[in-house]
Amino acid sequence: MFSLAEENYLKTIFHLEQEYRSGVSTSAIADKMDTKPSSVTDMVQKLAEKEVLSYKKYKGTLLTKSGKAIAANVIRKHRLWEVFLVAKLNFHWDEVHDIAEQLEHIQSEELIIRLDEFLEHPNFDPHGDPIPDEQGNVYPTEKKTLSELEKNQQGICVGVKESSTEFLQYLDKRKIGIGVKITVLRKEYFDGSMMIQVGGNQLFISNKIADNLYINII
Amino acid sequence: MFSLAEENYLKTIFHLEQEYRSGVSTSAIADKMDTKPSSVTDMVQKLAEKEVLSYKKYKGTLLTKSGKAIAANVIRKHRLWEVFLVAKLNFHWDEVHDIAEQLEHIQSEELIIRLDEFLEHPNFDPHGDPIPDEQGNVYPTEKKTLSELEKNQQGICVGVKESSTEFLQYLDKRKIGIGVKITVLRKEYFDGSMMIQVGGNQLFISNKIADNLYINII
DNA sequence: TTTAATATTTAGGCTTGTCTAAAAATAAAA
DNA sequence: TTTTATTTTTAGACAAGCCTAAATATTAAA
Ligand SMILES: [Mn+2]
Ligand SMILES: [Mn+2]
Ligand SMILES: [Mn+2]
Ligand SMILES: [Mn+2]
Repeated sequence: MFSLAEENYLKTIFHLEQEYRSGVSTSAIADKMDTKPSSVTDMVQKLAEKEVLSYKKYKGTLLTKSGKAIAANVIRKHRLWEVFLVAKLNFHWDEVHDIAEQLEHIQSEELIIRLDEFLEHPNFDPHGDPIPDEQGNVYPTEKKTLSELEKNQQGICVGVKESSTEFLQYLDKRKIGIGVKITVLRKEYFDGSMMIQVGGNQLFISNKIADNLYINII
Repeated sequence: MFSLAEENYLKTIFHLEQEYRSGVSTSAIADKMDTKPSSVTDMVQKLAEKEVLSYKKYKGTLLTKSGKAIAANVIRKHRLWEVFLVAKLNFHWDEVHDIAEQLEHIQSEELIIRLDEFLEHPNFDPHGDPIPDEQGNVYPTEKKTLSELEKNQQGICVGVKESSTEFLQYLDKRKIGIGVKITVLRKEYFDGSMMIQVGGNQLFISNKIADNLYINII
């Protein structure tokens, strides 16, 4: 059994591994978790003892197979609860993350089996992120961001890279969400900003925004 | 904000106050919480500082108004989640307590408002216990137990005093549950045991069983 | 009412998970 | 290749919540 703190470390390291595809540094973990590098070192050494990750001093860490499975399961729970909150309790997609952050630590195999059933086995959470299966397999869809589209290309928004409340509310205000069709009308090459068509409106967005929107080209 | 441990103490003291209608002793709390009296003293002194209960050395404790409100809210959450688990996820009534014990500590006002809505504002949990309202008011229904019925009296089972897995499974095996009609066929006065009619069957039960079944006489 | 039993509190210690400050290793710059 | 800057680890401390053992109050018995 892993504590709430341990589960959070494993989850964070899992995400960072996917992002950087290499050993995860102590400071990267500290950054993501809003904690101090010295605290991370302590915890990482403890988790190495429990063989859920490998760790060599000054060289960063990598999850073991069992570490990955535990992390994927926490992420599975997080995303299933997010689906529940949006689909059943009518929460908006920018309100669910913090609640799911708590719910993901509820310990009960059976609960998750039945929740998954109740939700009719969803494959994606409300932000377009894939839900790992019971075995801990995630199928990370090879996603393009809006910033990769060229002038006159069109696509459907399928997810967001960041899911902070601020970003999601920015999107809402502009009627951008999952399933929405976006067309690139103009693209500035010196800063990657672009003019896009969304529904009836045209709007100007920075590269930072475009880079955080996942798109399926059509 | 109160920690998980603090919430559990408040909840336990709330239940004990209702049971004994007087100052709750250190050892009574320790017993119910499966902990040591010395731990209880520590925590109770901390909670007195926070003014959620009053405490005088060697004299036991009583919740203050705010302490009662916090406790009732935790109980409200516990019972709403139990309803969710039984009504929506098809859990059986003997499986939900431990999961609700975790879920009751999820922090989100909005979540409970919406859960209550989703469940259509239930008034009782799956064991027949009343769900406190948002203001923390509980209306403890004046309940009779089966052991108070006399020969030839009939009633409907409306709840259970104990809700341990063992007891609930004992009841299930004998087709006793909420809504079931029970008739007292014979009663032994030296030990309170009785022969009862449940559905098509007659069965013999001890006073301990009868004393843990709440009944509405019809 | 004095003595014995029981209940409660205090003292001191342990684990988890965090922190700051200092030391050590690694990476970057000169 | 030294020197400097940055990253990481260690050392030592602290709060929360628990424990055991010892001291003290209260209650029950004699
Ligand atoms: Mn989330
Ligand atoms: Mn999500
Ligand atoms: Mn319960
Ligand atoms: Mn209940």
